[in-house]
Amino acid sequence: MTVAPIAPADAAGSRQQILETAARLFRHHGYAGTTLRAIATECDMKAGSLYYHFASKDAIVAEVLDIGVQRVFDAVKQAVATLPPDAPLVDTLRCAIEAHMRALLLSHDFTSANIRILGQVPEPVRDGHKALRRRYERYWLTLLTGLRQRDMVRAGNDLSRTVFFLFGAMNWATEWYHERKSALSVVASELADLVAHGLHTHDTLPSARVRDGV
Amino acid sequence: MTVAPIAPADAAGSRQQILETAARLFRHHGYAGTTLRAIATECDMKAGSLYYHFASKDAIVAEVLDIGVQRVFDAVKQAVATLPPDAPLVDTLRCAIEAHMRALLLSHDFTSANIRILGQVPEPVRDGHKALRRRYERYWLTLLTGLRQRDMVRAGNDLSRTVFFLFGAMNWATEWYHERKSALSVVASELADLVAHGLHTHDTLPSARVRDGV
DNA sequence: GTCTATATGCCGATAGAC
DNA sequence: GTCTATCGGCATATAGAC
Repeated sequence: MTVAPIAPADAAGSRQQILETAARLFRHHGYAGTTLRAIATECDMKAGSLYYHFASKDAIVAEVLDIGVQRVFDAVKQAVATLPPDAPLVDTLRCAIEAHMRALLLSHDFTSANIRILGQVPEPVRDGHKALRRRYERYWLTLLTGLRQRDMVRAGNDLSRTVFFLFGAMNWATEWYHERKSALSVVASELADLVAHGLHTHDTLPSARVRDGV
Repeated sequence: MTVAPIAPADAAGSRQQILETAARLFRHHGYAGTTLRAIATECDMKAGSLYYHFASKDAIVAEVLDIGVQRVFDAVKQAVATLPPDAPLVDTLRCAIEAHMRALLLSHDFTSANIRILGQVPEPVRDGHKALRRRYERYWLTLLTGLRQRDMVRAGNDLSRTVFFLFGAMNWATEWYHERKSALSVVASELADLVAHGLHTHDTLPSARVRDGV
């Protein structure tokens, strides 16, 4: 006789709910300020039950941190893959920036928790997470380096620093962006434009920046 | 007879030491993860003694938050005041950005603690701090608006968003800048240049900046 | 899978000696 | 100005019933 498949019960569902709740609480109350009791309560469970799904508080926070980077990383890779190989600088930037920011703000609790608490988490947890973060940073550096090799980016500046500036500008949006006020695509376009062309009134004219100083 | 002036004991000294220690611990362990016992121990005191200088943990964190913004604000105002009234865009940016970043990284524990824990602090504390933060944001907005009025900034983008982008790019430095690797003035110049002119190889054409790099 | 019950320990804050 | 002693409360984690 066939054995009826064992119901997965709701193991996967509970696990996911715990992670989402934990991310939201970590974001608002920090690592130490988020208690297993609070996570459990918001999942309609008791604190002890969490240990069926996770070995410890640190196992939960480690997974929350990884999700916060991985979702953004995946979204950007996928978006950039759709670009033609010779896409202009500003289009490439707009595409990557919008993908980053859309994933960032879509998984707000995970990404914001990541940014806020990474520096406050026990060292072993942070160390375990750093490799993923560094891979994502190197991905962007490779992207910009490729643009420079195709003469789309001027020389003279350190692109690893540019990546840091860009990450700061994008990630800070977790602290100020509210959907109601402006469309994400507009925000992303504006940042792409700023990074590509700067604030300066356009160099348009023949004489260019001559009158800058005068 | 003259009464000998009562020694200030070391009230002011202890107070300052408590604030500096608290800032460092808040930065690394978060709001909830920083205990009064830990602060006191690093000041060679006992936990109860802190209550001679501060009414509560929240009184300490409130002052740490304010210092983190006030020092940067003061430094930028002072630096900008030295500029000639018609200073070009890139010079103004370089001056303000460098002043912001220098103060930011000089008071590292206060500013970094501010950025990291503001979202995790009890609501009354956060609310009490927000006015100062907003004043500083408006100061930068006024700065950029003034530049636009003098036709140094092109139209078409929202300058309040530009301020957010810029704050993100600058403040993120608390997470990656290490003095050993590069001079702060170089970092600030590079960001000013990025914000003023962008990454794009220069609008190439006729004359002007034809080539930065070569 | 989730519960109850509990072990062990640290938390913020206060009172009062010195 | 700093100490000791202590209050009531809540933390993570474990053991074992259901």
